[in-house]
Amino acid sequence: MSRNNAGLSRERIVAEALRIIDGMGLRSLTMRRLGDALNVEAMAIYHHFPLGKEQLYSAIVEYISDPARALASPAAETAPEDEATPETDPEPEPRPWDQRLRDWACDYRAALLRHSGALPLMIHRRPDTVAALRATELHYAAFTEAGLPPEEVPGAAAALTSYVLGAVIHQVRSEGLPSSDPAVLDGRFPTVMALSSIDVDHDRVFRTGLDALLAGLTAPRVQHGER
Amino acid sequence: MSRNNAGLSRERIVAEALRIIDGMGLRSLTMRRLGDALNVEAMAIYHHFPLGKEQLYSAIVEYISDPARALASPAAETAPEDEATPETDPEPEPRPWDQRLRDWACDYRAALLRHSGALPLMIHRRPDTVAALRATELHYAAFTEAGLPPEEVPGAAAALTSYVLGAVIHQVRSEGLPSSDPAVLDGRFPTVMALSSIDVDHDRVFRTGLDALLAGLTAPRVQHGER
DNA sequence: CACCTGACTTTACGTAGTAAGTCTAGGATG
DNA sequence: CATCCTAGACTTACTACGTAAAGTCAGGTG
Repeated sequence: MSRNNAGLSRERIVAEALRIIDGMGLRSLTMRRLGDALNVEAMAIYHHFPLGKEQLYSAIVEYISDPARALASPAAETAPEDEATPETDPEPEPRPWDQRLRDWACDYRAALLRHSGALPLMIHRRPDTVAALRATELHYAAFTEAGLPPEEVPGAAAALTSYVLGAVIHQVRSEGLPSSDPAVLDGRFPTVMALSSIDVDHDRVFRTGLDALLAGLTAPRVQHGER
Repeated sequence: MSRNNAGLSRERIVAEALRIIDGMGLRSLTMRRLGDALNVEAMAIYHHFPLGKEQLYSAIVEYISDPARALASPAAETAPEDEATPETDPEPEPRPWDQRLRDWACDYRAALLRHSGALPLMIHRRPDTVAALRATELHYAAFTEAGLPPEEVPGAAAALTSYVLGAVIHQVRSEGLPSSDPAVLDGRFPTVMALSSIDVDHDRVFRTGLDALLAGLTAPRVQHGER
């Protein structure tokens, strides 16, 4: 490897950055550490992301927002098992609209959970990537197929996306470290105490809520007051 | 105000920190700037938050997670109008369970939207504050009153919280600055193009999705496949 | 009056992002 | 072959950040 070709690329940089984030947390992702991981000086990264760290952040968000990529490569948790499906499934037979939405939701959730350390980066970035548009297209087509009137489709898609992202964050929050002095569960919260023994299976809860939301979104509407 | 009593307090520090976050963004909240805003040296803050900035962050999250506080003080957007309700409403007549949930959701959403710059701080902090427990108590009681079997109550509450937080983030994301090179809306996304003229009223969309979710959560359940 | 304590300040250090400059290899040009 | 150019990688240097440690100082207490 000659001096000035370390084989850097955006893809490789983002993958390495995500490995650092997943392993040590977002705060630990520094240009110097990233450079070290890539066997390169920190400033070399600026050649591929001339706008600096913010641009790198955006690339990371774009990466994890695309389940196809985020679920494929960067987690070598288990040894690469030989897949039952040999390669690209030749003819993905058309699934019903609700199954397509459920599948998307599960994939997106898995991608976000896998890289939950990068979640704070998503909040203030507009989802105007190709992956985001692909997801919206899937949502709109499915809800249209479900029989929603056009003017209700974008709202339904927004609700679905909101729920999935919110569920991921809810899970991540609940699994976070306890704060320095957590509030005590005492008599002020009788119902919580009564139900505190029920343990949560995040996967199950997610799917139940998802079913409820989809059912509510595609059922005949009831008007409610303005509050 | 003598030299060594600038009248600092956790409350005042957090309020000022939130003003900085709301006005200039989370990245701009530095100890020095916060000290300046409080007419104090940066290190003075460490007297009230000895564990440093992380502890300050936690206090900020606790603050905005309590709609009663977050919606009250720190936004002097409009001049303080004389309220129609004179003081603490003397006897808050009991509202039906669904109205209580809807009211909570709207208040929580408003609090988060008002301080959306602080949202990234929430993601990895466990919601174990008094305000969070109060909210959970409200949820559990309401869903129990709605007739949900006890084992489904925590899941329903989680779904509701997920939706509200997700909806706020969805809105904030959609209002963020466009990325450096946004994806083009071309023929690959026909349904999106067809519906792109529909403009979104975030408040309305939020309430519609909320109604759908509540309806789905409290309606008789239908089992779906494992995906 | 001496002393203490709590509230803020001063000084200083290590690390962060990154602007600006330097260096090297390899191709283009004469 | 000698020279120059350029893109990419590396170095230096600057500013700003979080915060440890020590200092300062008013007001209360004995």
